[in-house]
Amino acid sequence: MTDRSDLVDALVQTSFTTMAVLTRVAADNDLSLTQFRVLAILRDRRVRMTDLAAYLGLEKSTMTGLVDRAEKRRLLLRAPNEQDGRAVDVFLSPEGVELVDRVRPHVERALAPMLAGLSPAHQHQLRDLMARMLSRPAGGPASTG
Amino acid sequence: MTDRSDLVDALVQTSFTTMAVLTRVAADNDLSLTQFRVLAILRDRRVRMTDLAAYLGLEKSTMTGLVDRAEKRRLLLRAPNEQDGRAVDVFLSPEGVELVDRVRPHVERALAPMLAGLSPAHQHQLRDLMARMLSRPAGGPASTG
DNA sequence: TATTGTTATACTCTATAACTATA
DNA sequence: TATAGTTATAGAGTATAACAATA
Repeated sequence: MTDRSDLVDALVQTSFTTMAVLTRVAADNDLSLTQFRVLAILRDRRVRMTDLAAYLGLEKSTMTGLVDRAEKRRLLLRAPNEQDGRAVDVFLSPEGVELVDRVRPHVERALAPMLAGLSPAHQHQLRDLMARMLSRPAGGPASTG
Repeated sequence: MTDRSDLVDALVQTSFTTMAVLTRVAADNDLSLTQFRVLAILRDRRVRMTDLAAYLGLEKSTMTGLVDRAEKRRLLLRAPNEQDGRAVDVFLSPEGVELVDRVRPHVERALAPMLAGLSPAHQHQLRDLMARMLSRPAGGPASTG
C-alpha cells in the first residue's frame, strides 16, 4: 500500500530470504542457525554467559543449553571469569575457530546469487544504507520500547 | 575486509536485527515467528499443506505440527482439496484474519526506529535495491545450488 | 539483597522414518 | 509406483521457576 509498508515488506522479505540461506549453510555444516551465530560471535571474543545471552536476546538458561551442546562437540570452552567468581567465560576452541573460518566463505558464496543482481555501485549503495540503519537503535531484543 | 564481505556482513546483521524485531512482535502476540509467518502467508491465500511447507522450506511433517497447533487455537482451518483427494487446503479463520490485521501495524511500528535513520529518498533507494535483489534467484530453501 | 549460572520442567520447532489413502 | 498428509519418535531451541554460589 503505502511507501512505508512497501519498504517494510522488502526488508522483511529480504531478511527471511537471507535467514533461509544462512540456515541452509549452517545445516550443511551440522549446525543450527543459533549455534552458528554463537560461534561467529565468539570468533574474536571471549564473553560471559550473560553477555552472550543478552546479545542474542535469549534467556540465560537457554544459553546454558546452547553452550552445553557446543562444548560437548568441542567447539567451545568454558572457564571461570577472573574478576567475578560467579561468572563463566565462553570462548572458541581451536576446532571452533577452524569451523568458523571454514564456513565463512560458504556464507559469502551462498549469498552471492542474491547480490549478483546489483551492480557494484548499487552494492555499495546498499551497504551504506544498511550500515546507516544498523547505527540506529532498532527496538531490538533488549529495548522493549 | 573486502567490499563484498562488508556487504554480506551488513546484510546478515540487518537480517538478524529485523528477525529479532519480528520475533518480539510475534511473541507479544503469543506467536512464534514461524506461526506468525504462516498466518501472514495465508492472509490472502488458500494453499495446500505441501505448497506451504515448500514455501517455508520445511518438511511436511513439520507443517502438520504447525498447522495442528494453529488450528487448535482456531486461527486457521483445514479442508479437503477439491481437485486432489489426497491434498488438504489450509486457510485463515476469521479470527486468524483479525489477528494478522491487528499485528501488521505493530510490525511497521516496531521496525520504524530502524528505518528512521534514513531520509525518504534513501528509504526509496533501499526499497528499490532490496526489490531488485528479491527478483533474483537466491539459492534459497528449495534450490540447493 | 542482587546477580550469575545451572537445573528441572514443559512446550514449540524441526527432521527422519513408517504408515495410510489417493493418484 | 508416486504423491499428500499424518503419526511416531527424537533432538534442538526456547522460556519460566527454583536453586546454589558469589557479590
